[in-house]
Amino acid sequence: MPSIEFDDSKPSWADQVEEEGDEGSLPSPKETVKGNIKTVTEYKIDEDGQKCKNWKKFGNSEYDQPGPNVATTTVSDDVFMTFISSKEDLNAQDQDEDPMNKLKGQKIVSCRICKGDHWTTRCPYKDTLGPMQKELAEQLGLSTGEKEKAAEPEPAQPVQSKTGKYVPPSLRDGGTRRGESMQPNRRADDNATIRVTNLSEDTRETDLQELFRPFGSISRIYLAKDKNTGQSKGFAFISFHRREDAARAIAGVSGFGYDHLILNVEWAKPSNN
DNA sequence: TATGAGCGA
Repeated sequence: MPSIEFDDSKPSWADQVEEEGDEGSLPSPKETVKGNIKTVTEYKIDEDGQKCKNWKKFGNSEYDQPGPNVATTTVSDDVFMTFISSKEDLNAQDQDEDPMNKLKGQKIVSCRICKGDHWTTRCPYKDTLGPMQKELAEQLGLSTGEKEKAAEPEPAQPVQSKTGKYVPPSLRDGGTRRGESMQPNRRADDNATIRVTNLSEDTRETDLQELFRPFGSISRIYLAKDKNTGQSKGFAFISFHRREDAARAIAGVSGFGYDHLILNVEWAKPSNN
């Protein structure tokens, strides 16, 4: 066995790092020349004891006085950045849902948009009906106090309002009807949810979004992780707007190799209530 | 290994 020869004349990379890391010793100034620009980098220790790089002025400012030149430089305050978790980056747009406040006093949970038995924020139609509702209120003059013309008897095919726009059943007659859902199928938001298991620990919501978006528009992604450590628990829930899309996602992604693991995708059982 | 969360008309 021939022995491996070490070149002892040069310090190893680790030793170099050690040397440069010594407190109190600073790298000597470095000069690099690129084209007609010469950059001089020198090092110092600032008041916080941090080791810093200082750049000499260069280019057109090479001979400026020390300190910032107000003609070319603006000194601003420090900018601090706050990072927040992007849990809601899907439905990022808030909407104000104000105009239908004449429905107070109901005891059961009733969606203010479609009158279904879920919270407004969980309404599967909030993106489409919310703005329409607002528009409708303006047409009826609710904000100006003008008497509403919608009280007139209407012909029996009222799928379209006078303006030619579609008005869902729950909003006709000035939106006073209640108790009718447009589909007998309630909880439309929960039956298009799938569960994905066998995810690798470093899978993120955005990865899931990219993976499942080809199958249809996604309404919600929940990646289960430990509340304290943030450690992924290896499974996730994806909600589609349409159940068919969810079904195609199951067929398409189940058994899919992802990050050296085989994904398993199936229908999610609804959680509590 | 594995079925989320929880402000509230």
